[in-house]
Amino acid sequence: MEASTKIDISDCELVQDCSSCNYKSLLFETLDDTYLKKISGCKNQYRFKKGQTICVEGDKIENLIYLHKGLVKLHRTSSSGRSQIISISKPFDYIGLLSVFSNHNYKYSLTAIEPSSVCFINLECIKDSIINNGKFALEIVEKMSKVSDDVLGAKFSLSNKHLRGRIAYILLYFSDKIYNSLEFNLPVSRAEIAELIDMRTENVIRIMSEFRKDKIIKINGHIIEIIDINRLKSINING
Amino acid sequence: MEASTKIDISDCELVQDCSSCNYKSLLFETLDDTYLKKISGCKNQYRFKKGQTICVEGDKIENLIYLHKGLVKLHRTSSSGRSQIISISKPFDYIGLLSVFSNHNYKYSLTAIEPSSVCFINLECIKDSIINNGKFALEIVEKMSKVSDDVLGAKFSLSNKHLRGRIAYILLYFSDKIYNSLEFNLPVSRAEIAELIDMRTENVIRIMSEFRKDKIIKINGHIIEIIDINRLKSINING
DNA sequence: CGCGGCTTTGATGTTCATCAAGTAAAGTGG
DNA sequence: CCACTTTACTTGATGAACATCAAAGCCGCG
Repeated sequence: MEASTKIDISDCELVQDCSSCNYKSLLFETLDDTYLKKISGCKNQYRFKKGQTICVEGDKIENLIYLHKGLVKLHRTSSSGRSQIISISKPFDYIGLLSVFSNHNYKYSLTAIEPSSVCFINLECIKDSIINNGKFALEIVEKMSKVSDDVLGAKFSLSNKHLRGRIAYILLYFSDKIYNSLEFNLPVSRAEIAELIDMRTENVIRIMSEFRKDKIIKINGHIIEIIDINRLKSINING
Repeated sequence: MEASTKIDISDCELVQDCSSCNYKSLLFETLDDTYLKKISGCKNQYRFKKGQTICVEGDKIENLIYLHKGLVKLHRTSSSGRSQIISISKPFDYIGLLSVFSNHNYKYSLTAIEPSSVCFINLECIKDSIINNGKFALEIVEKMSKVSDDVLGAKFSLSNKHLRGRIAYILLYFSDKIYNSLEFNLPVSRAEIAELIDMRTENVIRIMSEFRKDKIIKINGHIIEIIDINRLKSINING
């Protein structure tokens, strides 16, 4: 019930100029120097602390948002007031690519769940590049296709699983896709996990405790260690 | 358990050439004559009867599929063997735009649920147009954004509803979005509705019967008439 | 120290899937 | 065109999965 923390630019530190950016390659590898320079001129990069809001559902879309570093959640509030997490994005995941080109206002909010470095590229500038640089356009199309594919695939996959399967899925997701390690520090609360995989906080806790008792994982606050990954995988598939 | 009916081109009648197409305007309005002629040279149009398969999950993607006339369902089979409908597309909905640019093979099948006229445009040809015609590229980007947005929005909306709300939603969907009429002929079976809104056939029937008893709708086989649209809307929102 | 947020566990109730069984409708072969 | 078979639809009874409610412990923070 807290007032949604509007983005406060003064809170965020501007970090670097575009030309020397080490991360440009992935999204902009097809842009030649002329266009890269142009993009460079219409972008800003900011740092966000954990918990800081990057943009809010309903805000006017003026930038393409690109994650350099950190971890963010894409989320929304349902009409009944329930908060839901659409996806978690890591660097190069092209957050916000989802509905940017078909809406004037954001349909989802974006909040940092780890300290993050975010690049705002003026949308008109991106559109200009799409129009004038065919290869870049094709690349954007391919990325968009992948993003929506992933989100939808995850949704469908989850809707077929029982609660145990969902917990297995999300633990494997963090281990595999985010941290590349069997031991990791959960960046989100139990309640947020619930919002992400469509269940209730109490059941997230309950089932994680079950997994702990069954010696599938170790839990120490937010630190999770996967002990028996094979059983977890099996639960993910068959649950 | 039937063998999936592979597309049989001989069954489908080739209808018309591209240049005289009345429907080109929506997707290809930004293409000048030169490109339109080029697209024209690498497309084919076919008719499909109700129930005929247009493409199957796993098939190699070689064309962009564009619906001129009719109604088709986009569907897949989950790993547990359960059939699910992703969405129903009407003309100009750009079916198949969903994962076409990020996969080599279809992730979903496409089946006509009403007699349909479908246009297959060679994908390489489309890609070529994206690269060489900026405005067309931007248009594709915008359409893709909209398609994925709609599907995702529907999924999230449905996952928040109880069964009564889902039935209300789908009845209003057919009435509003597909047929523009309070009375319409359901193009799908009860079982298919269940696959579309993630519930069981028995419950689809049960709740539709409830609505009939409550004088919200009239049912005559596949013919549905909405009598009390306000209550249906209220159930859609609050259910 | 005390307050609020996050976490945990138990008890209870609701929603929905499943099972079963029967009817209507639609296709199929003689 | 009728008997037969299959598929779609319908209704009721039961149980499982999960949400909800309640209450207590934990931990960091002012």
